[in-house]
Amino acid sequence: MPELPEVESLRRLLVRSVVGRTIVHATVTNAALRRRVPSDFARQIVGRRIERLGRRAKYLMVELGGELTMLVHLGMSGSLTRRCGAFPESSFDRRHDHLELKLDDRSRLVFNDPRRFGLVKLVARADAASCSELRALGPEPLGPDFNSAYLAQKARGRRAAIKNFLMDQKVVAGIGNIYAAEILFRAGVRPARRVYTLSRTELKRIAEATPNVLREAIGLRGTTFRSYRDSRGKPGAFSRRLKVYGRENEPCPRCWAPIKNVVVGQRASFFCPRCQH
DNA sequence: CTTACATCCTGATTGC
DNA sequence: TGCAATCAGGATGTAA
Repeated sequence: MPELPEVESLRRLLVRSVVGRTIVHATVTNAALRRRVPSDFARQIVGRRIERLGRRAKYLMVELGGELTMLVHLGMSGSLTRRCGAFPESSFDRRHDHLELKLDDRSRLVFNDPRRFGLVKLVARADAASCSELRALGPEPLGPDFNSAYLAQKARGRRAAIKNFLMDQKVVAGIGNIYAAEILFRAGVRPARRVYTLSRTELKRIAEATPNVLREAIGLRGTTFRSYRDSRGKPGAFSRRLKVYGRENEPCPRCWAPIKNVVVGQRASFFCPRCQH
């Protein structure tokens, strides 16, 4: 489940190998993603140079020549891999390869997504920030606008559980189920706590834990849970650092109490019943 | 405005 | 063992 750290890791890995390359050919083998890939997609991007790779929330922004930006969202199960002669084709599961971009160094960028919750969309660069996917997003959790004062202001009058609140992309952009659980563990706050009941101290701990957890995960190239792989097809290393996510009944790394899993807002929510209040 | 919930999809897991 | 049912989950659209 790619969240901000996984997308940022992907961006950093691809920067070295694809920036400056030109797309010489594009193939759409399955256009039925979250939104249908338009029929002129290939024609729109062929011949353009990849000028810059950016990121907003969980969106990778591939800035192409001619003021065109390709937004890529990996959804639940998507991956973008660079494939070249160095790796045998048999090392990839090609069943769900939907898009393939051939570059001028004979490498290929392939978008693969079994569940097809992902999104690939072209938008004029000047309009990117105001497109329907990006315009309502809250601040970046690693940016200067995200802090406890901001959280407290957004939290006023909201009855939502803190975990749903952190996963609300309009509140803060880029956090999903895994990192919400880890942030709340480190902040010592239960996922089901309603946001308006949180003390200033608790909000402060959450605001501080958020960038700390995300930065640590980026440093380890993200989390692999089930199927996520980075752009070279390698698993991320943060998985082993997960303190609560996916660890139901395992001992809490801090106090040894068994980790619990409760459903909050229709999502599995792991927490330590002794450390989190 | 906020919140709740169904929907999309397929691989993995669980149940019989 | 094998097949069928269930679950997982990000974003979105609709309804309350």
